[in-house]
Amino acid sequence: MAFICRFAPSPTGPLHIGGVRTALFNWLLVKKNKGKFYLRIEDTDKERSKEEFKKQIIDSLSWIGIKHDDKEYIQSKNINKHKEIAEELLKKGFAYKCYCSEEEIKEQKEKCKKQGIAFIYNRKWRDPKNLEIPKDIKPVIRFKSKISGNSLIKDLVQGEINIANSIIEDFIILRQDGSPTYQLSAVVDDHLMKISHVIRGDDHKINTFKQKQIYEAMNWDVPQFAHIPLIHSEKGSKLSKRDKASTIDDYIKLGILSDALRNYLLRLGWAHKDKEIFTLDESIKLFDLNGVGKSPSKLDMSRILSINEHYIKHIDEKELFELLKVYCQKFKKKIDASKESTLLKSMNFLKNKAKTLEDIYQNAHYILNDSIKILPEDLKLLDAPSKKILKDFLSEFEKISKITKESLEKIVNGLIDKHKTNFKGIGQPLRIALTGSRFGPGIYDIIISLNKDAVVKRLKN
RNA sequence: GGUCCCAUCGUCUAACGGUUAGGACAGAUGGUUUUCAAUCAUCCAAUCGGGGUUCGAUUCCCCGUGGGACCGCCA
Repeated sequence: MAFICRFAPSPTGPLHIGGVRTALFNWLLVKKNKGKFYLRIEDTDKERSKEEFKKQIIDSLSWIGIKHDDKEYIQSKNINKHKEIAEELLKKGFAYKCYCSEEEIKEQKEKCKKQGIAFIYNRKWRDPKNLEIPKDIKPVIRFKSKISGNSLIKDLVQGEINIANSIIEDFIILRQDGSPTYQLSAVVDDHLMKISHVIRGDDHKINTFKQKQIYEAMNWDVPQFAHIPLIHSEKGSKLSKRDKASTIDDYIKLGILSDALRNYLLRLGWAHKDKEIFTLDESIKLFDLNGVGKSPSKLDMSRILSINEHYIKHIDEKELFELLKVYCQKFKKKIDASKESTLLKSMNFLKNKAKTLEDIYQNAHYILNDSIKILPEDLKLLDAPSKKILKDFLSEFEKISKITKESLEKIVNGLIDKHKTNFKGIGQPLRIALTGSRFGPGIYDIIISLNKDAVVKRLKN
């Protein structure tokens, strides 16, 4: 059986990482089963759908490495087909026109609320025998849901879920203005796209019982369903677009690598034994729905950072450098071409002190900028004895022809003896003079990474 | 409130009837180190409660408690 999945976000806001994870799970399974992965933009809510969000969704997915097959599918382009199916359901007696006014529905809702029960439309027009059709009201079309009995879905993640049919109302499939609603459009499109597995967030679980009835009414094959638990924010509730650090863009800005975020998202709600780090190939090979847990998981920033740190340390330095370049250009300032080679050479020690690209950028400050500013509090540390040390260092430094760790060590050790101090006594003033900060990479790394002239110049100031 | 779902260290999770309940992140302590880190070693830390079933329950069943999702002419 072909394995065909889709990810179907609505372009009504930036895609958050919960959505990205859903897309990832779909995509991984498709890759594993050599199937098809489609992207369907569900834009039938004309009011709220925006072109910019559609673009953002595609960009976010592609950043993390998810590419959809074929061209993205725009749901609104298929509205006529959805309407056709609604008519067909009407003709076959699986749906009916409902002439209730908005006031009537509102009244019913209030009544239900008072009684403390969930609102279910009272099915007034399901049997219109004794009803007079109002002239001034355009009807909506409702699906004739089952009233009695129970329905069961066998969910690939959740297991068997059983509900009484009576709690599923006669939901609207065509609005007053004749446009189809989500319940209808999603089913028609999934059918037309030959979707074999619907893998989506837990919040869609109830919809499944509505949608299944449409499939059955139309005599269509019902796909398999898998509802994956939601991601919760630190507050413990469903992640929303309003939560801070919830969109892919937020993480890119923080300097998170796409592989790291992919790995983090993969492990959120899914596990394979004790394994923590998964290459892309391993994820495809090992991912399965059996390993997906049933309970929601909380977002944990320190863990994201920790995985990111791992990837920063392990990816190819040249590659890391390229990522840094892009990052700086986008969020900081473009790296000066003249600094590139120095920076590239320095990646091997810069990466060891970083959890994010932002961290690397911070530590590379002294490379990226010719003139360095020393904070007043640090300047205070450069007292007269320290300045003398710097002066002595400079004169020794100017004499050496080859700047290596060994040659520098020799100078420093000599100075330690001469000034009766320790390494810190030499290292700290040097670091401040060369980088403008007390914190940063190892002092030898700093000196070796800068060229001789730059060191001399900075020390002279 | 109704319906449904879920429940192992603070967090992510492993253990699909038999383990001293494991790993990772975070935290703590110590070693190393020129700063910040990193690194190494060690430590702290969990089966929500109560009943069953069973020789034996984290695991199966029931009840309670807690958390969540849904309850739109949104998707």
